[in-house]
Amino acid sequence: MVVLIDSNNFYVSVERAFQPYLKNVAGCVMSNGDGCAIALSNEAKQLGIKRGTPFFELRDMLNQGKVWWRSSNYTLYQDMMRRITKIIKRSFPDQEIYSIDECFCDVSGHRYENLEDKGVELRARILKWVGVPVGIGIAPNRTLAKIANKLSKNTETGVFMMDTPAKIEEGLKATEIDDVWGIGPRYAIKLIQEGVYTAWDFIQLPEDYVLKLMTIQGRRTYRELKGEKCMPMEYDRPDKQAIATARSFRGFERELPPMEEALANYVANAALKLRSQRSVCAKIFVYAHTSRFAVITDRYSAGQEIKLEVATNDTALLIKEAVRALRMIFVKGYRYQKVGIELKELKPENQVQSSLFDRVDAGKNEKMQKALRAIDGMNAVYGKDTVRYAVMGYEKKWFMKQEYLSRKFTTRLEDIIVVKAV
DNA sequence: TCTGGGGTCCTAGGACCC
DNA sequence: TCTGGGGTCCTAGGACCC
Repeated sequence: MVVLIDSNNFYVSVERAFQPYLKNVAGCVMSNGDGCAIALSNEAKQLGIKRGTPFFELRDMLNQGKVWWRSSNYTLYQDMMRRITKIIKRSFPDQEIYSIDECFCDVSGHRYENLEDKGVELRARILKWVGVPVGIGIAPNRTLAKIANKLSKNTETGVFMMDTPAKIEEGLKATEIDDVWGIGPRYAIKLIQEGVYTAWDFIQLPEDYVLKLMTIQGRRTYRELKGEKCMPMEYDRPDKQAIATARSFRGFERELPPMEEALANYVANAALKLRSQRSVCAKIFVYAHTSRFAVITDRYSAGQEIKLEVATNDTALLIKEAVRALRMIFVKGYRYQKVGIELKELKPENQVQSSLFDRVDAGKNEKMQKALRAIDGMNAVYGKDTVRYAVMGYEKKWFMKQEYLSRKFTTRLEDIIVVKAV
């Protein structure tokens, strides 16, 4: 059996854990840049607010005090998840942290007297120790555990176990096709056109038909819904194959220099992630575009890929190439909304192949690696960007809005003291 | 005025090889 | 009339996830 622990409205629940006066009142957490709502409390859902609703459409409700809101605070959410997984591990040691608010546990290697009771106990402990409510789904595989988890939110205990064919059938019949894990909006439309409304309808289709319509990933979902176990646990997260950083500007940018400054910051951010998994990248992709809601004649979108002569994780080299790429695609006259960088073709740094015509001499490269390690070390101690490249700028006028950011209650010393004092 | 960000996997089709 | 066959690698784009 597989156990899935998934937090309810996670970001909202975390904000409430530290600001109890937000409980029982409709509220939401905004996307980066405070652009739209990405997490909603149940009360907010009842008011008809949807995930993705833009901020300006909510303004009236916010002004009337009907709904509270916070900027997203990922540092805080990540740390809270770290605490939750630690607690889970005491109950179910074989865990895979799947996302910022979900954790799969494989319990097939263990014998438990009563798995459902064990789940109820775990749920209570997380609520008591961390203050975040979770739902727990238990089923023979991941896809079914997802369904059980969803159904757990309507039970009194917050735990739902699908361990018999009858319970599975009941669960599948209660699950609309677009709520099935692995079936996104595109396939859902196609399936509904075929008269497939629920997960149960879906598994009545012939397998060949599913394969043709939805490729092998669709077939995997199909087989899992039928009870087969097709997705192995991934206990150790593999290294990333691509690293991307992009943000919308605070307003719009029309000129190249501030866009270069923003891009340099994103590159530095991505390069740091690259080094932290001890990788180098062989290719970069830089893109810039206007708002997709602009009238069509004011819309522009372009990207430029650059293949690097030698794979690297040196921030300075990457910034130089990224800025070069941006200058190739920049066209004056548009109101740019976003610029971004993707680092691609990653490989371990000890497998770098030097170019036959390498212009970077090895000694210099070794020195640069030492310098980068020193910079990363200083920034880890004294704060992000304490030591930085001049092109990254100081004022950051383009930096995204975070008008109502909660404090980093658990990770910043002064905030921890404030909480204790309260 | 204003609409998020960061990933993965799969497939079709083109380029190229012998 | 009819114009080989078998394979690999790469990439763009589409689908999905949170």
